[in-house]
Amino acid sequence: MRSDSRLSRMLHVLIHMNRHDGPMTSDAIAAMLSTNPVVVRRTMAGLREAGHVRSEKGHGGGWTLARPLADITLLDVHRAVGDPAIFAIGLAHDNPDCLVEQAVDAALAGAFAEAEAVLRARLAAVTLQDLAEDFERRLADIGLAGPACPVETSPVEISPIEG
Amino acid sequence: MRSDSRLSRMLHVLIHMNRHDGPMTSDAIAAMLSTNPVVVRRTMAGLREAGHVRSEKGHGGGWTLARPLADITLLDVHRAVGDPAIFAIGLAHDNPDCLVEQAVDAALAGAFAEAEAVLRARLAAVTLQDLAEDFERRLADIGLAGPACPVETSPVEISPIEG
DNA sequence: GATTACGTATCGTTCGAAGTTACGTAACTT
DNA sequence: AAGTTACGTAACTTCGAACGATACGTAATC
Repeated sequence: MRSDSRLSRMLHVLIHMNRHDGPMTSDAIAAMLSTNPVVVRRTMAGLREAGHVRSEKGHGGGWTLARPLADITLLDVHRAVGDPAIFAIGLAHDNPDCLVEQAVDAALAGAFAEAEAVLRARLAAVTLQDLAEDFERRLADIGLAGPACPVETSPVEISPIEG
Repeated sequence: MRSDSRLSRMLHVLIHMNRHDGPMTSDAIAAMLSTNPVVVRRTMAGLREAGHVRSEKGHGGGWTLARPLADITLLDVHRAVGDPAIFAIGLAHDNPDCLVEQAVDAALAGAFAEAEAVLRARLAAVTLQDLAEDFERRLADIGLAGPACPVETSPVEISPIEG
């Protein structure tokens, strides 16, 4: 299976939105993610329903943060994108009446549940503000050499012909 | 993607093999898993390469355990089936030079690594013998009412016509 | 009214596990 | 030696979910 990158992508986007003045269009976000604006809208619809972002139509429209980064945990974002299954590995149900299968699946289910609890706890313990601060440290470490994101400023570069 | 059930299936099979006298054919195993003998051979090839089972061709051939269940952990089986990816969720690499993406992916990678370590530790702490004992408890709990596995005895039932 | 930008239905693409068919080989039976 | 059994494996199809892409509709602004 191709792995689900919605969580990673949305975290990326939300931090950029925080650094951005005014709404960001789906097209601009799509450029940052090397994808299609439809994918952006589809994925961010969940964030809007969860109240993390707002969207506005028409001129000057686009996506804006609806609350501070400090109020959004990584787990919040995971849930907002649909709370997708975490594991690529699952239980077999080939023979539900088989006590061997039941014993196996019980053991595996326990192991998966424990790992999932650890992951969720960790995602819940980190806010987007924490990630933004880590980003600022990384930016400081490389000096002022480059832009925050290579694509962040590109929409300006392809502005209408001047003069 | 359809979730990977190879680990669960192979654990199921190995415990049945332990209760079985003599080799088990791929066809018999396939019946237990409600699948195809080719899928069985394909998946069990890894177990053979890892030295957990042996296979024999020809009359009276089939699959046999190569070591006691107490010497095989759940993690051993996971590795034997190819050490497949555990998570359905992954990191985005849409913009590798972007420091925001780097900060996001570093945080997620850490969380995933921690959860994976927990899962692997737990899989390594349980042997197939432990599961077999859990199965025996389940069997005792329901009394002697039924067979260990509905399919376990079926090959006998379709034996050649007697007399 | 034209343009901008989101909303969404619909269809195609991708990727890996699983399912299936077909054929080859080794080992045992008669 | 021939036939049967059972594994080994290549090649193809199916399945499922994320992702990608096109098309069209609607709301808001210019």
